[in-house]
Amino acid sequence: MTYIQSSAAESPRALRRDEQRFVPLPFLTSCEHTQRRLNKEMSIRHFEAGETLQVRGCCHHRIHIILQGTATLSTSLPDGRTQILRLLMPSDLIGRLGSETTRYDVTAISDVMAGSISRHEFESLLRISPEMTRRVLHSTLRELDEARDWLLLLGRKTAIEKLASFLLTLQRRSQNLRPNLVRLPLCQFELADLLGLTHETISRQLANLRDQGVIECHGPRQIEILDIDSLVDMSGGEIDECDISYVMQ
Amino acid sequence: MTYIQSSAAESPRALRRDEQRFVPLPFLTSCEHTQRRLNKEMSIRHFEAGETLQVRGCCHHRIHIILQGTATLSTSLPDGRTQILRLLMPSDLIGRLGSETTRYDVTAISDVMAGSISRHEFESLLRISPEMTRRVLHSTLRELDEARDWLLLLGRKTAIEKLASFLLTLQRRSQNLRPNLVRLPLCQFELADLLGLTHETISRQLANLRDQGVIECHGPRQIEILDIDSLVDMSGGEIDECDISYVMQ
DNA sequence: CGGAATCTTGATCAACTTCAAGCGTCGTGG
DNA sequence: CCACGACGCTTGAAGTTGATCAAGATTCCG
Repeated sequence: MTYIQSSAAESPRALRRDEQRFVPLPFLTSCEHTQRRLNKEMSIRHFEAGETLQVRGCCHHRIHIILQGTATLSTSLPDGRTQILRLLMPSDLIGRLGSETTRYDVTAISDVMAGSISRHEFESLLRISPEMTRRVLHSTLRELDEARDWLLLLGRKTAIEKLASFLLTLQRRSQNLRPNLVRLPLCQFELADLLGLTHETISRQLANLRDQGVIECHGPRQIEILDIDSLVDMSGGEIDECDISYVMQ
Repeated sequence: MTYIQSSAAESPRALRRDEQRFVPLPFLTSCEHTQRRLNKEMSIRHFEAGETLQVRGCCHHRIHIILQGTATLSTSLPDGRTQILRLLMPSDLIGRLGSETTRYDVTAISDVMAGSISRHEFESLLRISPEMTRRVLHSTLRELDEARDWLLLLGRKTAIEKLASFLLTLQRRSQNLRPNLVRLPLCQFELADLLGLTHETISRQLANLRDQGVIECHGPRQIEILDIDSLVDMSGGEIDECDISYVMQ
C-alpha cells in the first residue's frame, strides 16, 4: 500500500489530528509511472455527514476513492421507498467506470475524505496499466459476490435473520480491541433501508435480541454481542466468508 | 464477434440443425494471438436441462461460457429456501475468476451449450491481453448494476411490482417478431425463487394481471402483454435501462 | 393410461407494515 | 440557562400482504 500526503491547507473536518497526515491510496501498482501519475492527478476532497456525493442518473466526470469515513450507495422508487445497496468504506470507488452517467445515489453518513480524480484520467490509467485493471476487476468481482449474498438476504431471510446476519457481518469486519463490541455505522432508519424493513421492525427486533440476552446495547449505536452462537443460529445460515485466494495478481 | 465451429462429433442435443454450426464466442479480442489461443483451448460441452453445471463451495478448474441456452445462478439457505440470483444467457461466464472455489450453484434450465476452458488458461489469457481484461471488467460492471437493480426489487417491491418488473425486463430483452409476446424461461417455482416469493403468489398475481386484461396467457409459458403502459405503472417505477456508452474499449 | 410435475384456487395464519402516540437526546436560539 | 423543536427510538394496536396448508385441475410424457 502506498500513501499520499494530505496537505494541511485542505482542512479536514472532524478527522482526528493523527489521522490527517497520511492516507492509504488503493489501486496503486508496482509501476512507478502509473503511480506518479495517479498521485499527481488525485486531489483530496472532504464531505460532511449527510452530504450527497453522487446523484443517480447524472452525468459524472470524476471518480472518488473513499479514504476515510462511510457512505451509502442507494437507489429508490418514485414513491420514496429506498434501498441501500452497500456501505462504502475506505478503498471503495464511487462513480461508474465505462459510463457517462451514474446509476445510484451516494450519501456520506459520516464525515468522508475521498481522493478525487477525473474519470477520463482514471480510465486512461486503466488503459495504460493492466495490473491496475486487474485490481479493479478483482475488487469488482468481490463487490458482485457481496451484492449476490445480499440478494439472498433480501429475498429469503426473515427480519430477525436479516438483522442477525448484518450484526455478524459488522462483527467480522470490525477489528476492534473487543471484537464483540460493534458500532452501528447507521441509524435505524438507514438500517431499515439496508435490510429491506421498516425502522419499527428494526427497533422491535433489536429489543427482541436484547430481551433474549443475545446482545446488550451500550448507547443507541454501540452493541455488544453476548452470545455469538445464538446470533449465528438466528442468522438462518451464514454465507461463509469465502477465502478467495488472490490468483489474479 | 468471432465464431468458432462446433464439430459434428460433439453431437449437440436438442439444438436445431441450423443453429449447430457456428457459435458466437465472446470476449475475443482484436489480437490474433490471444484469439488463436482461446480458440485452441476452448472445447464445446453440452448440458441437458436440469443438469448441474456448478455447485457452490467446490473447487473449480474450468470456466464455462454459455453459447446457447439458459441456466440459473442461485444460492440457498441450509433449510432449503433458495434465491435465484441471475439468469445466465449466451455470452455469460460461469465460474469465479480469481478464486479456487465457487460461491454459487449453476443449473441448466434448458439444454445448454457452453465453451469450456481451464480457469488457469483463461486467467493467463487475461494476464496477456489487457483488452480482454477490460472486456471482462466491463461485463462484470454490468452484472453488478443488474444485481443492484435486483436488490431494489427484492428489498422494496411488492409481489405484483416484482412480477410486472420481470415481465418488462423479459419483454425488453426479447427480440421477437411480436415484441409483446414473451416466453417465460422458467416455471413458476423458479420464478418464485427469482422474485423472492412463493409459487402460489406467482400464480395468483399472474391470474390478477390476466383478470385485469394486462396480459393474456397462451399456454403456461407464453405470455402476451396486452397493455404495456399498465404493466409499467404496476411495476412501481422501472429503472431505465441506462444507455451505458462503452467508453472503455 | 397412469403418474409426476406443474399450476390453480381457497382458507387460514403469521410476519411485517402502517398508523399513532409518547419518550429521550441533542443542538440552537432566546 | 432553559425552552423548544428536530430527530431518532420505542411501543401499542390494527391492518395487509404474502406465506402456509390443503385440495384439485391440468399438462406433460413415458
